[in-house]
Amino acid sequence: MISTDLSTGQIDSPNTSASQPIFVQVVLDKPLVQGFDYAWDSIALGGTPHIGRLVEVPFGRTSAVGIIIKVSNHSEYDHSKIKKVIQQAPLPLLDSKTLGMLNFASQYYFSTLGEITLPSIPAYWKKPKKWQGLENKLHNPEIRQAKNRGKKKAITKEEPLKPAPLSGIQKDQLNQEQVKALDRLLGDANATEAYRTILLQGKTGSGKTAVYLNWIKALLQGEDEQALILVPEINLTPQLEKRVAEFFPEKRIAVMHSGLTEKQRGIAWQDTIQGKAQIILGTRLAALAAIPNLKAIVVDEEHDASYKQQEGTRYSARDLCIWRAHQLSIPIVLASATPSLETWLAAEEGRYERIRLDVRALSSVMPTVKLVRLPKKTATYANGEAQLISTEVRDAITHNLAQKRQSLILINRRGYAPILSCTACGWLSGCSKCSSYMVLHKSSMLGKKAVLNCHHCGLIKEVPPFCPECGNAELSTIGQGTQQMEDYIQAQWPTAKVLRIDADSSKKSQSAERLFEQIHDGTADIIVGTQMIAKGHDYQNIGLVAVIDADNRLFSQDFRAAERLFAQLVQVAGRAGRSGQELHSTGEICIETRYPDLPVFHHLLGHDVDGFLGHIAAERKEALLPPFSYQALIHAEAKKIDEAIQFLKDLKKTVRSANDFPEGIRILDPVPKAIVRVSGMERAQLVVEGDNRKNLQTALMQFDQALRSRSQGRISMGTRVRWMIERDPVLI
DNA sequence: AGCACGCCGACT
DNA sequence: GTCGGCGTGCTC
Repeated sequence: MISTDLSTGQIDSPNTSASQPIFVQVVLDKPLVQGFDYAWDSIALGGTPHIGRLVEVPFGRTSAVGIIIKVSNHSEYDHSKIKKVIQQAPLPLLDSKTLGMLNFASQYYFSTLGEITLPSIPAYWKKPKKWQGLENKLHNPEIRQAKNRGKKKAITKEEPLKPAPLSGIQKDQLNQEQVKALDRLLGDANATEAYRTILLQGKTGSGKTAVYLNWIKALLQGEDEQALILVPEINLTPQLEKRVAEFFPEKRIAVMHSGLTEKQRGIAWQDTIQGKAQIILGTRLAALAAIPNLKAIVVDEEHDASYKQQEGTRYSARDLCIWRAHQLSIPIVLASATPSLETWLAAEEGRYERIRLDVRALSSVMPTVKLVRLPKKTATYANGEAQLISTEVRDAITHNLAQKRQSLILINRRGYAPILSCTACGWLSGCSKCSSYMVLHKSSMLGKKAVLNCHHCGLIKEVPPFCPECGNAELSTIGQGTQQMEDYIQAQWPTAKVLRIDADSSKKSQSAERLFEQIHDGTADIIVGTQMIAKGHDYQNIGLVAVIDADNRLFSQDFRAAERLFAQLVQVAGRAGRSGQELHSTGEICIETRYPDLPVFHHLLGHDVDGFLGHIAAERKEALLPPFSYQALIHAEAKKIDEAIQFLKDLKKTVRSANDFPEGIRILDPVPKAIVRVSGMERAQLVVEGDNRKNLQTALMQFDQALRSRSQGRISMGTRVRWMIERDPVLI
């Protein structure tokens, strides 16, 4: 454990005069808990060391980049083995508040400080060979700025965007309800420097964005004050970027998401840490960025599962933002039409403030929601061909086409068909490395040829011409994906312009842009795709949204499945009937289901978000599931599942028998994961839950200790089992 | 984690 | 006789 108090940046005031030796402690992006001590050569490095500085240090037989977390005149380590810091990066220091947040995150999420801190710095700055050349630019801001301006121009030239229809809203353009919401958000003018968490619960189309943009505008006083806006997936919402830029013409915007080039991301991060950018707009990774003068935070669509990082350190960007706001004594707005149960409950109980926006700002009416009861068996036409959509949806599309309005068809699966099978022997297209099936893709991104693709490990194989088991030439597909639906729809309406949008058709954010453009300009008549169509996009002429086989989203072991389906359906519903000026334009939503009597659908029909969340809350309370309990997962993977299970069994036994193990903690039995094998490794997990955060954390610290004491990094010695602790897991 | 060192099996 | 498997130990 690192003894330095990072939240205050307190150090043992080292003497940095030439007579005293100076040591620095550096953390690296490795699962090694301890920092490493290095000698600081003031003459060679030109100056004294500082906490928060990025440095290059020798490590083993190579070198590595790390962050200084401690400066001292002493080192516990064998002095004869201590090496010198090679060089320091020409970058501003990570400020103590940001480091404090990262330190908290590393403890709460059971990663090392280095493992959370170094990934928060863009790769662009972690190339020590380039530091020398960059130093000149940093010390000569004119060159850098001129270069930046040139770059900016180049980008706008490449992608000319039409002005967003709603850009540049000022307070006098807000409706009465929005003005009221804004006034409440701003609250007591004297209490700006205070921590507040506000749930902005507003219906789709009620103008939440306009409210929080105005809030930020009113809140940012000084030239150098900064605000952070988090959105789920920015590569799908460049129009928000455009809108924000137009709303804040006098401010510099830094955009942070994984779709940028290394350099773009590096510059955005640098603009932010230097305080040159005042508005930071980004995805979950922006929650970890160093923002030295942060004054306000907005987490838009706060319920969205993409705020949960699922690789590396599995943090929740939303939760870290709330922590950060608390630490900095600043306000944070959580915006959503369908809040997460956690947030909604906090608002119900008065732990968060709540501001509602119920009036649709645009002159459109709420869409009509219709449930289409599916037959138990898949319907077929007279000729025996499978009927992929219900008659109701079919008629609605035909009607919609006649009205010259667009239809959105949503299916949950990408690819052509989820499984390929042999009609003779029953062979199924299983993945060789995973215990899942390979999905048939009609044409891959690489070529025109059909391929089998595993969505878990990414393996791509050619489609076998004959059954690999029995040699039978007749192979058939099971189930439908977006590609098949696209073909089917095109065959049914040959003259209609059909467009498919999913993760495959929009791999590059540029091509995604072009696809969405075809919806906006009316080129496309019918759009087939996954949920991503509905995320963050406003369309003007959608007459129908059809959700194909909504049920498969519910057939999951995840206790949040209903909550997520509800949020998705409400979001989808918001895409219809957003038709600006025209009055005739009531949108229609058709949801196909075999279980129309489920509460999810009932509350959806009544547009009753609070009723639904109240219902879910009662269910969770009864079952003692989050947020009425707190959870963690111990992941284990090995060559054979038995090894992983046995490892967790032993772990459970040791930890539970400790006499200082906290009260009220339940350790469930280890179980194989739903998909046992992924990339040739077999996986198991152990659920640990408790009735309060503190006890759970204490228990997990004991798990962590037990694991670390018999491990090298993240692999336990002897057993060869790889493990990980995950706090507040969200399944996907 | 990443990498070197080190000691036992089937191969040019 | 060697190439290479992965068990163990180390990184300031």
